[in-house]
Amino acid sequence: MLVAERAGVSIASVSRVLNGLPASTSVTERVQQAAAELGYVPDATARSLKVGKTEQIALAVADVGNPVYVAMMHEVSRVVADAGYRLVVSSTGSDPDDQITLLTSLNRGFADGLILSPLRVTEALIDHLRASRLPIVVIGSLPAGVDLDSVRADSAAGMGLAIKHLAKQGRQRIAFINGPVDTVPGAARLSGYTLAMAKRGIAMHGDLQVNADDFTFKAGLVATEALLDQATPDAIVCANDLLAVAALKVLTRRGFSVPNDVALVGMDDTDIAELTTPSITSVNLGSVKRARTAAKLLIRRLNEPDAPVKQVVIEPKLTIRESSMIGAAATPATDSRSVVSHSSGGDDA
Amino acid sequence: MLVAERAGVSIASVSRVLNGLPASTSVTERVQQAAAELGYVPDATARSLKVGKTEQIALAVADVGNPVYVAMMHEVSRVVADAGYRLVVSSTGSDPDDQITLLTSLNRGFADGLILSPLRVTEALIDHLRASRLPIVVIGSLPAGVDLDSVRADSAAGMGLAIKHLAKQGRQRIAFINGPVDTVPGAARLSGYTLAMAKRGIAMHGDLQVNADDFTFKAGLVATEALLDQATPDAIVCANDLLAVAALKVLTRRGFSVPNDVALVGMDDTDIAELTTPSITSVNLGSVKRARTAAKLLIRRLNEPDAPVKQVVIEPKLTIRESSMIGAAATPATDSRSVVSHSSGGDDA
DNA sequence: CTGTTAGCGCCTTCAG
DNA sequence: CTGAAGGCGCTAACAG
Repeated sequence: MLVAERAGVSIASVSRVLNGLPASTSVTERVQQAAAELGYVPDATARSLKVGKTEQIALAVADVGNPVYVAMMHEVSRVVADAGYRLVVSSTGSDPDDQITLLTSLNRGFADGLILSPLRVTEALIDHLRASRLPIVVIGSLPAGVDLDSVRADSAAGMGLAIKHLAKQGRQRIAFINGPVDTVPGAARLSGYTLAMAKRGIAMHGDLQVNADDFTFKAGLVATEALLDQATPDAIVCANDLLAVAALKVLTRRGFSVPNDVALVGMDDTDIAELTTPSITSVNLGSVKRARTAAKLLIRRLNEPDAPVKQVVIEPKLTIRESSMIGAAATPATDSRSVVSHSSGGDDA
Repeated sequence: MLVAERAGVSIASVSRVLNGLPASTSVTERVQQAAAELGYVPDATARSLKVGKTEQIALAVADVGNPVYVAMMHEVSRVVADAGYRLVVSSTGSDPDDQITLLTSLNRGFADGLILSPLRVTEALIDHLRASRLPIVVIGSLPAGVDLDSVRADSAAGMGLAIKHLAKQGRQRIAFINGPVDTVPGAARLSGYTLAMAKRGIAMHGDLQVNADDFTFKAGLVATEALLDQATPDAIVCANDLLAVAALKVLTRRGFSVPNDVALVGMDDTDIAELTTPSITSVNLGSVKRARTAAKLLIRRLNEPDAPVKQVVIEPKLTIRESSMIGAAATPATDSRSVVSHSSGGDDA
């Protein structure tokens, strides 16, 4: 190797110096100078082959267009970078088969581990997750009995917070705009809604529930139109913030005052919830915290492969904004924002 | 190797079959079966070392929180995936030093090429870009004389479209909310504004110009407050959509009607421009197209390293929405959206 | 403390 | 068409 020659030392010494292993001062100096002069940096690929680590972590999320995934990606990126890893993003669609393809290609060893947030979970996907020889952390709910590291939100509890908040205002016709019910979050949020409404003894009507085709703004517009054509709610809970923004748009267009005529609550508590006028109350499902936790779990497992499996549940909070504050439209405060936590569940009568 | 034994063939034949090179039917069959049974997939790292390609492309953007970069990332991801590459995202800050660090680590060969969209360009950065032995495509303006593949928007022309649109409505006090002027886009948009205003003979006042601390919603709120404290514009152009959304929020809060009292135009034409009420007119700087073009340029160079340097300029368009349509607030149409192209520059008197 | 050596797993000439 | 062998650039043992 050129650097070795130039410094007049062996090739191994170069490796040692560049990896910070003990070496004499003179050798260290000469090697560093030679390396600097030649602009030499050790080859990552060869190193990976030898050491058996790529220093890369893969992240697979379903919908890059959804701000909640962007926030998650951002956080994961930060944490893995701090731990010396690069982030490889694999934008799979919502199709489990895409993720299976990714999993097999993962076994080619281009990354040391994977963080996966699947929208739909099939048997086949679970099988492949189990079969993978690389560490995997799942963001989202897993069927009982699957012992993989995972982090999930308690969206049922989150729906509970939203319904409670609205019920306290005396809202009686609380509608629900969900995404596709055959997705993990869609199913969870539906059951959370049903549960919370029943618990508070609020009547449920089929007319008050619609499902958007997916968790996007566009689908939200269509769903909201459908809802308002068939019912007149005094409150709407949406399965995520994009749907809520869409609902706000349609409500405004139809001349409803938010929150006076209709209160509105979203989910995920992403940035866009505070961009709108009125700003939108949203259930914070701890997306950033989930992302951070998942990344840390994965790094932990990379360091200690035999650590016990950990399944973390993040508690939701409610971030109250103008869209559900009575009278807020009249006198919108500059920084009106208050938080209600779920953990103190005592006042739940 | 296990697969070779199991199939009763040589290790080389396995390689051949798995790479689709000619082999007899029987060998092919046996190898494929053995590989399937063992769940064998060739190791990417070893392959990379041998072949000298990682099949990875790195993307470095300044601000992952900005929807325009998300859109770009999305598009780049799609294009490189189609070409068989993985995407490594390196979220550098706006600091050029971060990017230099990235560039040197790029030379370690963890990726085959880089797409870089720098917010600030220093001499040092340029030097490192030139010195890199790996192909690089820059999204954004480059100083004259730097012959690297690049794709940039014509934001000066874009500002021209915005000003022209507003001037036609008789707006005379057209304010400008910019981001930091020491950034590439900040500088470009400022000169575009100055030029366009001068060209149309519209008076400019220092009071009508403010610079946000960065290109974020939060900074936009502060900047808009400052602007409205010192002036009463009848139109506002913002250097990007996040700033425009912030401006809309403050305008609404202060009781201004948009677009009747104040017309509003953003830049980048990202998704959020149509989420708001009223939706926001925005200069489309072709972010998606820029991203796609950049990715294709990089892939072209990977295939033909000696191809001539290409510097592409994407022409802007104006996407007109409610925030600048007179009377729109009264009767907002469901899908009111029209596009004005820049290319036909004849009616510019 | 330093130099020599043996692979990491794969692809790719080169013979056969 | 197939098998054998070398080496991509690096690191980790082992001598010296």
